[in-house]
Amino acid sequence: MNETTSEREDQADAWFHALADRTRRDILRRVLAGEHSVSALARSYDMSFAAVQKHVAVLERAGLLTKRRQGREALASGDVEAVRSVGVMLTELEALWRGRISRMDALFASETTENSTDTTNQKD
Amino acid sequence: MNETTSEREDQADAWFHALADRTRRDILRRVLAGEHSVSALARSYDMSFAAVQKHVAVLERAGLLTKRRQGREALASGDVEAVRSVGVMLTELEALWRGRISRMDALFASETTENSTDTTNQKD
DNA sequence: CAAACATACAACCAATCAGTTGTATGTTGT
DNA sequence: ACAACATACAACTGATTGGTTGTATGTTTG
Repeated sequence: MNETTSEREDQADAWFHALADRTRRDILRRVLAGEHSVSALARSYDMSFAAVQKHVAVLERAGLLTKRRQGREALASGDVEAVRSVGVMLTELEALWRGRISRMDALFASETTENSTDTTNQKD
Repeated sequence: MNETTSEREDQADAWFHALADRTRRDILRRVLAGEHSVSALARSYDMSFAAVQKHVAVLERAGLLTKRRQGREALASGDVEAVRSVGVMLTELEALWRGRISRMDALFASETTENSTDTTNQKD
């Protein structure tokens, strides 16, 4: 299980890159709320159909959205599990911070303990 | 009336852009776990000091990290509140999805109770 | 003081990005 | 059949990105 080319980090690159554009975030909101064809999405924005099509492709490559073909339309749907996975990554970052606090607490505890473990035990 | 390019969306642009680079995510992990000088961070990566300095600047502009000056060093520290705010945005996306499910349930209920002719529901 | 260290910032470069237009191909309704 | 619609994709362009080197300035330390 060699993780030299961390699959997880590649995934995160794609996730955050996809989310770093407000048009793509807006598209994601819509397709999470319900299926939309690419042309229906395109009508919502002041840019060409091809531009919107590219945004949808970026979201699809990142796994945040899936497309299914129905007749001449491509219906896009948001993948809430992928969104949750991004959330988990943020939660893991928070955990690192909580670790820092724990270590600060430990340091503070050892400092105060060290001070009181000597011959003289005087309360303040 | 709305020429204000949503402050919130600007913020999200900066957040997700900052997180879309694995070196920056790694830096953020370190500074969330504890304070690090920019040069100490730079020693961890196979790139120039200036490159790491730029990554730190991107994280700082996004509000994910703060710097304080101590002597000749710039000590960087992660801002967990900002990380939480990003998480909140993801949770809001999930809420849209839950809304879709509710609407699907409602549709299913109305279909089973009687024949509905209201099938076209286009929105902006 | 001088040398080593830590930072800041400008200028430059190759690669990627977000948008465009144009063309091709398949699908639907009359 | 055919016109309108929906998608796919290639080629191009200007802006941005992630990296580099070089220079300048302030801070420790020997």
